[in-house]
Amino acid sequence: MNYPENPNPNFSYFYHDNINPSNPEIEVSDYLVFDDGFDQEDSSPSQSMVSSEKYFVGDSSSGSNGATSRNSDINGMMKKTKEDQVGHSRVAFRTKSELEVMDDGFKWRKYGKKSVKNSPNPRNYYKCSSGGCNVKKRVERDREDPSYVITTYDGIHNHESPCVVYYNTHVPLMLPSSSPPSASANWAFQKATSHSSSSF
DNA sequence: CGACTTTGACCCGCGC
DNA sequence: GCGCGGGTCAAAGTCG
Repeated sequence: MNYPENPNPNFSYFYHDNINPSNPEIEVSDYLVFDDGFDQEDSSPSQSMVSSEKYFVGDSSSGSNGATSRNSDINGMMKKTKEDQVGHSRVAFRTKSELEVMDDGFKWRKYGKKSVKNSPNPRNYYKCSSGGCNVKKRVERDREDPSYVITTYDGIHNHESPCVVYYNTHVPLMLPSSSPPSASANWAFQKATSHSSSSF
């Protein structure tokens, strides 16, 4: 399994369903943004749209934005932390996959596992193993549909993915600048190396 | 031997 | 203040 579930959390974009035809097993169903500064009421409705089941979870005032029971579940899951108060990016994906841990191009080191109250499935905690990079991710199965995996990225990588290069078909080189890609941009990715993505 | 996983303990925030 | 739940730490074990 070497399909990048989250191409680059730094930039809040994502793969659409079955973007990888060789991986019909994996499907991004939901995409969530937990960014304190994220303008969920933005006038560009297509922004970050990945499927009909998309939830934006911004600050605590975001109650009426098409929230569903699942949304509230995740809201409960995302309790405010000290880091939240400082403000940083957080992105969550709900991915249909048999596999809990998918290779997103970054190297992760597991540092914890915890059973959560409202879910029969344990939650796993990972840190980016690159030195100086404090990005964390949480992985847990959707308690309502165990065929889905909820992956939450917490923080921003301060380095490039070791094995994936991303580019925009409109912009030759994506720069980690303060200007995120536009919603209409056709993002794509390619393997930078022959990273043993194998046939899978 | 180094990198990684496992797992119990610990810490902290929150609600009662 | 206390208990609960979530998040993290760190020692021990495992693997290549």
